[in-house]
Amino acid sequence: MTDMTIGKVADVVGVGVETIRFYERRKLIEQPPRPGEGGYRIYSGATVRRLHFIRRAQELGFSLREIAELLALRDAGSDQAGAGDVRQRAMTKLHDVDQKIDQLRRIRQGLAALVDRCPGQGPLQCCSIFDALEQNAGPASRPTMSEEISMQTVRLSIGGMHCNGCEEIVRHVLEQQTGVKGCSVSHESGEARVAVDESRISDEQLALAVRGAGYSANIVKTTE
Amino acid sequence: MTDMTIGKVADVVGVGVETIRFYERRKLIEQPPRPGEGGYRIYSGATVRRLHFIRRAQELGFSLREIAELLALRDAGSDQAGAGDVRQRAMTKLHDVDQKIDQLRRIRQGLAALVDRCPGQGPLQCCSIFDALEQNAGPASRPTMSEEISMQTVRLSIGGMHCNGCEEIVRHVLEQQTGVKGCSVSHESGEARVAVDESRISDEQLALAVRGAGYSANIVKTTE
DNA sequence: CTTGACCCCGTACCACAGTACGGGAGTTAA
DNA sequence: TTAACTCCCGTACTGTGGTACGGGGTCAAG
Repeated sequence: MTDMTIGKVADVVGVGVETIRFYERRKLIEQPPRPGEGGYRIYSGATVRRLHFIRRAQELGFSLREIAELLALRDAGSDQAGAGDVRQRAMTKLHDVDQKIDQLRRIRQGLAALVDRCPGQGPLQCCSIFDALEQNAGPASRPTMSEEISMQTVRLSIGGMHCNGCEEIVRHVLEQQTGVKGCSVSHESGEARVAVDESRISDEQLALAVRGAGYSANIVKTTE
Repeated sequence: MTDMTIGKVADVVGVGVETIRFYERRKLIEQPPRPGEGGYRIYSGATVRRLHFIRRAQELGFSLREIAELLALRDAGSDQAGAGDVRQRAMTKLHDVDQKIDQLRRIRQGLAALVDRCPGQGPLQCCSIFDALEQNAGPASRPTMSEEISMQTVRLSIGGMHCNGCEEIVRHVLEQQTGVKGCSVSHESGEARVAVDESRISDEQLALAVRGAGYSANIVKTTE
């Protein structure tokens, strides 16, 4: 049995000592046994695992409140609550994350449009950003107006992707391109689907961008 | 039309009355002229535009602090600061947003993997989500009474991990080593924390094991 | 000139996830 | 035994963007 004091536990789990005591106050973990009266907390492996659980769940975007619920579920035993409940929570969270991503993408578009229009030099009067921000209907409030006009989906066959990290890199590169509204990349199928305004960038330019990141890329097909 | 009290301005801009007074406290806007002593605030069109500016910039992800800087830039006149400065800020923000999106995507991947593996029914014991969340604790932190006398935490800085798969590989390699009780590996931080009995294996041997798997590894620090 | 809507101000409070501080007590290696 | 280290506890504070409250003052219509 691992008999650790709070400092060692903090070290192993990768959090601060105060943080562990904070979790105790928040009832995420129990106060561990202490010898006599006023001795140091002695932590068991179970508590260390519990703390790992908390960290992992946090990394997945669960709040401490939600984590407390998950832990309570587990503590209660599995008589009523089953795997389905937990799965449901994970899916709800997945949906939340999707929404956040969408919103950030909209923000990204607005910012990109602003940067696009700004001359990048000269006096402030020439900076279109201020004008844009003062208008009642800024770029962020109508993100789809211009995009809806000419949207196409481009399929790229991409070679050299071996893991999710590669996937991310390719997606990132594609989304940086002018006119790209979104894309999905899979290293399993070796394919990327790009939603793009073809009046602003050509398919070949997309492929070039991907090749610039060190992968092979070929245009598969264009859908209206 | 330009002579509005705070309530009307709030209405037009789409914020609360308290919010406007809050912006005043934060020096984002000046207190508008008030007739006599203790009369109502009378807002001009300029202030209304300024408030619009604040809202738009907020929608683009600028914090109030950053907005204050942008406004100060504008107020100062354009003698020194030009469009380039503003553009630079927008681009920095764009980069921030990109990073946030990337991180959320990583979270999304983790969640999706969890949901994928969960049966979605049956008792909690069958739910792989809990296991997955605890997995960093490793096999050795199970309450095995037998071993455990001298425990240390070794930090390794690891290069070359790009995805969760890499993480798994490194974790696996480390956990195979003699004397390793548990470890947590993160490809994000490029770091591994290993709980290890140093009387049974040296830090350098751990690093060697990781290197044998095709990653770079350096000892960061040894605790106790 | 009263009534009711609106506005004034200061202060306190919300969520979120911790971090900091200070004085004292427990623990351990030399 | 003594110094050095770690941990104890309660309280207060961080930053972010506001909301809420309460006891008053102002303003325009009837």
